[in-house]
Amino acid sequence: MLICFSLKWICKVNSITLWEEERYTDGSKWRFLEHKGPVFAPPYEPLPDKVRFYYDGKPMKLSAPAEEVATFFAKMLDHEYTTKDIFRKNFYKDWRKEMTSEEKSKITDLNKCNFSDMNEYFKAQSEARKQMSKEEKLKIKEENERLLQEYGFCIMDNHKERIGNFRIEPPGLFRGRGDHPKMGMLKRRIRPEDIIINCSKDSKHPKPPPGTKWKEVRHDNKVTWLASWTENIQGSIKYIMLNPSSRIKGEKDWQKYETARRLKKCVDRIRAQYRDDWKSKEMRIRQRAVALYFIDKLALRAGNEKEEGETADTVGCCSLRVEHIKLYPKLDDQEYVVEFDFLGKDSIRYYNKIPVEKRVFKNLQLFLENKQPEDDLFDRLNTSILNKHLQELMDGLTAKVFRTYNASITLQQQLKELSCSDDSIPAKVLSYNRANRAVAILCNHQRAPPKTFEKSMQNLQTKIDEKQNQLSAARKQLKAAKADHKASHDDKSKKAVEVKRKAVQRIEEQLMKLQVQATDREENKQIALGTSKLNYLDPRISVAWCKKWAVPIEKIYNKTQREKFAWAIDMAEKDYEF
DNA sequence: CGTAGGACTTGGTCTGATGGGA
DNA sequence: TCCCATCAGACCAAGTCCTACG
Repeated sequence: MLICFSLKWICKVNSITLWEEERYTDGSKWRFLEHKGPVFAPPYEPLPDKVRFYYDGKPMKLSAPAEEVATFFAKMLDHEYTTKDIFRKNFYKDWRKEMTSEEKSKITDLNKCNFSDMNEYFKAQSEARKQMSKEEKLKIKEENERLLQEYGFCIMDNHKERIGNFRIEPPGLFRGRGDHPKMGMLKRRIRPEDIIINCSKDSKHPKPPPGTKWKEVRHDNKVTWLASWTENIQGSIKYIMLNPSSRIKGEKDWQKYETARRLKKCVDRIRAQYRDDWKSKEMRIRQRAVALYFIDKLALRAGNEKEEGETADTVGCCSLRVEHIKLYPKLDDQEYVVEFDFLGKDSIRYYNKIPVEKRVFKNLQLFLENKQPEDDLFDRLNTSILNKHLQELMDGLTAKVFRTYNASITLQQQLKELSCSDDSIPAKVLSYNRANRAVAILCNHQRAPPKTFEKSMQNLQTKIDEKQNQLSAARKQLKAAKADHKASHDDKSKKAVEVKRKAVQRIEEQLMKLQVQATDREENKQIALGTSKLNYLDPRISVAWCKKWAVPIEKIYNKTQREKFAWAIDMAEKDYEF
């Protein structure tokens, strides 16, 4: 990227606010980096003898390694996935690797294994944890705090920064999401010998636990991570990195939104270009143009290729297959409708029916010709081709910038449309949430309906019913008061009418509020707002909106979010335009 | 060019803490 | 004061995109 950002960064060091400007132009991320290394998962504690594992109805004492892996399964017994074939198969295979040869020959069928005693034990344990006294709980809290203070921070250049994840992931059974072919496999324990430490040469290097060694200590200031290890399920690398509140993350975030704002300036040109490309003589260009249209209009993800059989079968735009779309020349009263139905990231279903322009429709028909359902829709396109093209259209442009751009611009537009100066603060916050929701829907950010959803909806409905009863009672009283007044025509009865009228009005308002709340909650049933708020919406839009409408920023961002967006809170004035 | 590895962002779910109402 | 719904934060999986290598 050609643009060199120089962000004035506010740092609070010993409660003194410093302004600092330092940017590296050679691609290095820091000069000085010092930390204490990661915190390892606690060692395995064998079960008390009274907690039994049964094989084929008979109690059996397991060796510690086999027992540990068995407890991972036992803890999950209530989960549906322990009943799934693939999960059981993968677990059993990996479990056997931990058994002694004696155990291996004895245990030959997972179906004959009974973990329920172990399961009960863990349930009792977690129950006991809940029942702990205040003092015990406080002690744990203090210990956690101590760990955080010791391992949770590092020094990067001149600042003490919070580390995002300083604890190493404990061993367990890999779950994965959706139909993952590796679900149930054993995620092995990470030892110091697996860890690569990254820090600066002139720093105090972290010490490995007594009697152990790090895999390697390196001093690579072209990267931001403090420690890494290779995970055994996919063979990918995991990292320990800084918290979103850190300078290095904040700056990157800011940069991301600046790129999206540059897209705003040239999006018209790019749109005109891809519309033109729909007519191209070359198939690859038409495919590229239609894919880009989807990415822009529907905020689809790029859709990298994935290794088959290694992960769940999910797709994004470039990896869409014929089976994922249906074309309707006419549907109800709309023309040229495309129906999308596929599993995206995290196996979240994307389902949408949208009318498209005739040219797009005709192109899609062309792309589908002579193909099987499992064939690629865009067989002449992949993310690297697409991104190369985008790079030529604008410096730093990639497919995901469209998601950021469209999310942020939508928020800004919606806020403009929905905000009303006469509204109370709660009403304004509601408008904000609605705007946020519009974005979440665009980005297809879904959640499983909360477990207590039905119940809490019912509670709310009960309240509404009660309010309604109150209202009709109040109306009756008003009517009676009116009749009374008509009969007597005195001052006292006149006042009574007024009182009753006010009461009706107040109850009507309360009812309205409840109904709005119910609508809001219902609309939010399957929508997750957090992801867009955290990753797609330029925080300066929200900060400016708060300033403009005199809404306290705390109503929009909680403490963590305010820390993450400190740069924006400091930067944006009420007239900020994305 | 295609591929693999590496670094970093984005994502949903689960759990324990919290705080408001009975 | 207790209970329960809500929320923040932890957790860790799963994407994107870039670079180096053959």
